[in-house]
Amino acid sequence: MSRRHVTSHNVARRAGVSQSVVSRAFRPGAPISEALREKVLRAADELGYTPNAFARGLLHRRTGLVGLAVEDASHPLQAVLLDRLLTGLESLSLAPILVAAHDAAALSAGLARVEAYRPDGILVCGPTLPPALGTRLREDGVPVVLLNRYPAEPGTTAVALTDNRAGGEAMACHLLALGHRHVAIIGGPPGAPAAADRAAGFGAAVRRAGLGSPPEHPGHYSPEGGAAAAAALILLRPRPTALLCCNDLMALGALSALRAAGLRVPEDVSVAGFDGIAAGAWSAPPLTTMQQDLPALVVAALDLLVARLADPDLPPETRLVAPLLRERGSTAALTT
Amino acid sequence: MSRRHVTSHNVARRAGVSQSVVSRAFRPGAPISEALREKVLRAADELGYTPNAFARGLLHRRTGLVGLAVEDASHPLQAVLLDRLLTGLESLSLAPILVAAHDAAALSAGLARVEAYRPDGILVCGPTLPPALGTRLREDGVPVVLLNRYPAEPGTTAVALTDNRAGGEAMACHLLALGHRHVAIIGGPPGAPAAADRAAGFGAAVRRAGLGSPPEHPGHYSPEGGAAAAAALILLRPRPTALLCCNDLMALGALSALRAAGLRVPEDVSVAGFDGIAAGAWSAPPLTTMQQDLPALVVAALDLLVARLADPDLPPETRLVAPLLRERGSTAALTT
DNA sequence: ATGAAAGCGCTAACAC
DNA sequence: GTGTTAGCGCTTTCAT
Repeated sequence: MSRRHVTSHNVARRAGVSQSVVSRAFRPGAPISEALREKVLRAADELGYTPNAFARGLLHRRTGLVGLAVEDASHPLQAVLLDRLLTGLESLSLAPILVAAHDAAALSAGLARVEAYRPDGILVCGPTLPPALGTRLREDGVPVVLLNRYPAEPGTTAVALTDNRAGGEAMACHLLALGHRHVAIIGGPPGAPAAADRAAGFGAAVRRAGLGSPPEHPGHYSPEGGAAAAAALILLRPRPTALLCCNDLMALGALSALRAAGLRVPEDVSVAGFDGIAAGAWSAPPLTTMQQDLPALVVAALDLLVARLADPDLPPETRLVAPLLRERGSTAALTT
Repeated sequence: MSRRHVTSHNVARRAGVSQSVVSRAFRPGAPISEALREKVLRAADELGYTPNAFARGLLHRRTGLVGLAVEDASHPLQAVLLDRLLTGLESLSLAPILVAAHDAAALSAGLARVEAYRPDGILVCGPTLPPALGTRLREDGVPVVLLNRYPAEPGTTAVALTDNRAGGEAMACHLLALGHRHVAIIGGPPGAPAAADRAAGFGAAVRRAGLGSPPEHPGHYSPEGGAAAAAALILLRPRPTALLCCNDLMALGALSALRAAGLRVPEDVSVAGFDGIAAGAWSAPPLTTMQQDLPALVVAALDLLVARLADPDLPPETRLVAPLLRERGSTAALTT
């Protein structure tokens, strides 16, 4: 018999005990003598017995499963997040069922499908949760935690988020400290709240320095978009001496566009990114960036999750995680 | 009552039918009148009923779950593979339980934990399956498919693999056709069979052209390793005019090292990578590479899996997927 | 401390 | 075509 069909009955017979004793042998702290437990565990081991989580899940309200919705596992940031999340969940004895959620419709459909497995909780690193879905999950008492995603309506869901606004401000301070006075922003796609917050923080700090609102050009979060935006922004007069890109991918694109335009980075133009993706370390020059603290983000999200696993009625909470400035070669002091 | 605790009994009562009718309403092709099915589905919808996969899994031998072991979800290639796999599995109505498998021990431990959920099959994009584990899974009748991983013992497990040797040969042909006569290899970590096959294919093609065995230097699959290897190889006399790197990460590192050494790419040295990671398209110059056909790899692996889901006794099979040459700016014809 | 028995939510014979 | 019934493998009272 294949060991996956070994039941507690088989183990019981082999150990010469009743089936309930087998069950108890696997629950720490259950009323059972050490001698019997020893005997049962040995028999179980010999037969290759693994308790069936499906039978167990039918009885308990706990399945040990969490739904993990990801928008795009191939994105460099999400990939790192996912990897960390995996080991974190493992140490919590939670098994993630992955849900591809390229858009809100896929999210809804995917979560509906995992609902059959009665996950103990749901982690979303994907598209914004449609409000109706969020409400339903809340009514059902399923804890939901957003990871680096803005809730549709602030204050309705637990969320761990990079402090994008503070990151934008800190990057502005870095560039201003280097002496830059003409700075411009390459923004994200319209409607992306993270990019908007980054740009807002940046703009606020620049205005505070008495330099007016920095010009902004959308770059759609892609290297191509960043390249196009950079090409457009360097036509401004006076020409910006520093570019804040709302993510690293666009900054990488901007680097190529500037080189193509015959401008040197950082001598002629400083370029700063946001995110801290690995590719930024290998570019020429290496990218100065506001690195998201992914480990801290994962810790915060899992913290939020376990708290709600224990008490589903905990109120929504937002945990902001500060990003870290990584100074590399793409920004330098203004020389004139 | 939270909709996750709605049972088929509740639906039955509301629809005024027996519980088995509810069960039938959810199985297509079951003996039930259209009228009743309508009524049941409406009642189910009103109550927010989702059949409990745990109860279902207890009866059937099918759980709809597959174990998906990944070595490093943050690696650019694995991340893309994972993303494609997700949508592929979704269309097969299979839900992946992810297992972090940074090494063989983690793989064993992780798979042992998912065994409780009785996955229908297991996909491994992780470390080489320890032979003992492989044997056990085979005895248990659990289909295992390796995705871009070499089996510990060839011919024991179903596997979908990039044709690394053919890729190495094809890249050699590309460089030879450009007129290069002094080529060198930046190899992977010792013991990595994929890198060995790439280097072997490359070397074979070079020898066939009557140029002797190309010199090789290990680069450990990292940008830093690639940089160090490139720095060492350009000291050779005659200096190599082309470098084949056994992966793109090392090629990216080589690019920086060559630039640092005052050599131009591709004018002085051509550099070729292997893998086709996204970052290769943004580098300066963009990287010529042997791109793994990830979509085809995923299709092959899922094909292998579904066949074994239907018949677990299918013999092991190896599906080689040819990589594709992506000519970009880092390789050029030799000019003397 | 141990065993017997009920039942979690569902499917699949089996009667009607 | 529909309802009834017997479990799937486990946990958990409840007796003993």
